Amino acid sequence: MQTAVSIGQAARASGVKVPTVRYYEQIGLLPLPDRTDGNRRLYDRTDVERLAFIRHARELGFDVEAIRRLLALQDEPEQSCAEADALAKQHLIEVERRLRSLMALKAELERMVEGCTQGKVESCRVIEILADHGECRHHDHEKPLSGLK
Amino acid sequence: MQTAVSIGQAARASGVKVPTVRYYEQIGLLPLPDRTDGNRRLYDRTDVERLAFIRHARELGFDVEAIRRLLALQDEPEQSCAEADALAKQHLIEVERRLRSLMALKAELERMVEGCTQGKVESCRVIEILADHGECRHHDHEKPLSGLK
DNA sequence: TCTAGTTCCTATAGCGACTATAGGAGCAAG
DNA sequence: CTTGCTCCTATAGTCGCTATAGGAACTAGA
Repeated sequence: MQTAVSIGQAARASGVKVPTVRYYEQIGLLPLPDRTDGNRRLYDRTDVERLAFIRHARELGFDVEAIRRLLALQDEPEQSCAEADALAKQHLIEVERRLRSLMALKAELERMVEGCTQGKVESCRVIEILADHGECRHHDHEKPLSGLK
Repeated sequence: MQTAVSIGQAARASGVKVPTVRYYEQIGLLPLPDRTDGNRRLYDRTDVERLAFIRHARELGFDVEAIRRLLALQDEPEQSCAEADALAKQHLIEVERRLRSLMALKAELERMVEGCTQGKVESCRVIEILADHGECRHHDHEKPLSGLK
């Protein structure tokens, strides 16, 4: 006999919220589960593990399409993991790019805050720097990582 | 006689895309501009400067509400710039938090990629680490900066 | 057995900050 | 005068959820 848990239990066990579990089912990351007589979803251990996998990948900033591919790979253990490696490497490059961007941003915010003498707005360094992009050290304008928490 | 430019020219001059200019007007970041006889928007120098201000603030990751307040401050140069300073400082704290999160994330991705021996999926470090959150060094799960590019 | 409270169900709308599309109108150059 | 660009409005789509409405089904206690 398999462990069969409700959506709430699966959610707690995996750290994914209940509506998010249903959402993952809807977008096809999670297979359609069995149901009770009363039409409630029943999950087994592999479903919960899959949810935890998805959650961890999302925390690491992989988008849903990348996770879809990683899950497909996980489902076929005999295949080469070259693609998983490539996905991780590609994502790492993206994260590094993002890090550089954020560091430039941090430097400019510090410059703004340091320069501010708490006087009037007309001489405020914060407002000044925002108004004048030419004076800006920040030119590394990158894309966000999808919904990274 | 004032310089009066089309939306396309204002967009090019400020670095904001045309549909985004209209969007900023719609959400009240930009005042309703004059129109030509043919119903086309006409912008003057202050509008273009305002757009550049908004763009720069967005690039620095300020959300629209913060920008709304910064613009309101900019419109009243006699006021104290304490609020602008506070907004910038608060945002800097957020950016620093985000930076720490991204660095943890980078470390874990590197660990994944380093461990991968390019063998089969069943022994792939990338897949393994994703599957097992217990093994993870990444516990700094933070909120994203709104739409930072 | 009744009932109160919790969990679950579906379907749909909302979030932020845009971006894309449809379907047209204006305008400048050749 | 026609080609092609820019512009107009209005609406829907993006991503990854999250919230809401309105109901049905379990669970525990009286």
